[in-house]
Amino acid sequence: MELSTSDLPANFCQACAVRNRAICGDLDSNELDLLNSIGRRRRLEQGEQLLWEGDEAVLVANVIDGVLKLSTQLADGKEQILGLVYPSDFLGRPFGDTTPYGVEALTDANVCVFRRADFDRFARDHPRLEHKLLERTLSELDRTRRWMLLLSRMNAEQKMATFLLEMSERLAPDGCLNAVNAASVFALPLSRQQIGDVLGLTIETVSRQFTKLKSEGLIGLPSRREVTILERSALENRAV
Amino acid sequence: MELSTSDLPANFCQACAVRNRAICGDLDSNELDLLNSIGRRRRLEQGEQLLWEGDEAVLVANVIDGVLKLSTQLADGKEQILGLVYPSDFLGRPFGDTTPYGVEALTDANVCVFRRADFDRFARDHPRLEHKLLERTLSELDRTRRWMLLLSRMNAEQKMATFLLEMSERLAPDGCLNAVNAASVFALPLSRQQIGDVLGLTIETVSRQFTKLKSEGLIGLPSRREVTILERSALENRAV
DNA sequence: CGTACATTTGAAAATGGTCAATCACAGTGG
DNA sequence: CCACTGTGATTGACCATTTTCAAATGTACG
Repeated sequence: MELSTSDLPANFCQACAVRNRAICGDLDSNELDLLNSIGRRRRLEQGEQLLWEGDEAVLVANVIDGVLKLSTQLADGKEQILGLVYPSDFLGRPFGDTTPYGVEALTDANVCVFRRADFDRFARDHPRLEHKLLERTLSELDRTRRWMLLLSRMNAEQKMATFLLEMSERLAPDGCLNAVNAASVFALPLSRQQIGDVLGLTIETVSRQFTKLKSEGLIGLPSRREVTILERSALENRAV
Repeated sequence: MELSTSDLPANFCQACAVRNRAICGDLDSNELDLLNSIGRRRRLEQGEQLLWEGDEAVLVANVIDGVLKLSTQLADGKEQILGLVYPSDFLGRPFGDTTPYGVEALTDANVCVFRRADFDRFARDHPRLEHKLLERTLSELDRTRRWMLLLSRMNAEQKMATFLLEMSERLAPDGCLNAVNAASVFALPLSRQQIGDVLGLTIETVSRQFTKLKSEGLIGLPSRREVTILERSALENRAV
């Protein structure tokens, strides 16, 4: 059965860069064809918004490459970033009415989007996918709870050190999540303001911490949007 | 087929107080009998520990009544409470190796526990249950992300007001989650220290905020472990 | 009735936020 | 090619809030 949409090759999913790490990893090739038929690739420019907070939840997606942010507006107009989404991560709110956060691309990105109704139906019909989604959601919950620690108990220096270390791991070229091959030089996908929004700090505090870590020789800042980790273990000590 | 364990009546699940709200709500009576056969009730005393952080994840459970806390130890010995668990909530980490947090009863509690391996197998065989669990996990993730806002962006007064309002809703007698029938008088299941651990504040700050809200007439404190909400809308304003 | 523990209160110190000024740099147009 | 401009980033001075440290006060329970 040939189910691919007109603008996609039939083996689109098979060739997908995040195939093995994303939630579709456990599907067989029939299921993959079917999933292929309800999804499509979408390219996002840096700064482009994919979902708006409070809107009807119309889309879900897999991230293929790029970094996106999940964020919400506070009463006083400040923004809080609820999380960052990296390649192979799942994004959106299946089985719900509204999107509880806005989604915006921090870098140019490619995502594999599904109309939510299609995705929900597919998931209900394919327990293996739903199981993968459950495992991923459970992991995401664990990760989010750990992030709570950072927000509530760490001081500015600890937050920044933790943030930089996590970035260097998540941005490692092969997506492998460990410190061994973490990037020592990487391009920051966030502005100072956005880093503040992630860490619950003001832009001034973020800037002061950058300056401090740089002057102490733990990091280098070749340019505003580039970071070099010079003393990883010292940085790990700061992250406590 | 009679599958109930020796120490449980056959219709144990059917009579469960949280039957409709918990993840088992969608099961038919055959499935329920089977679930019944792998689970058992367990009564916990206040302060009793059900799971230890970092241990092999051996148990999962549904909360029938009582309040439990999920918490983790920080490097400096402080505790951070990652979340509170109320009746009908699911608890534990299915499909994972280790329990990412400790679980302790804040009040006397009754839970319905399953050996994790049994539960995992049952879930994989019963997509309806797994679907319920997925929906619940997604909701819990949303809730946790909103809590991040509280931790990172609210001041002590806002945190306390938010905390008290949430408590009064979650402790409403019928488990109905809305402000209309929220409890105006309730017993606090947490010490000042534990409240601090939930909100990311010191015990002194918690105490000062209690004193302040009381002296301003928004709440009453008949005893250390009881709270009366006197001016709900004013309290809501403080929560921003 | 006394002891242990939780809570409250007070004063000092530290941390991060706010406000304001300056700096750096990319893009634009003369 | 270079000054100009706008945006984002940095820096400084001051201030508000919360933490820390210390002491006093309750309260429960043997």
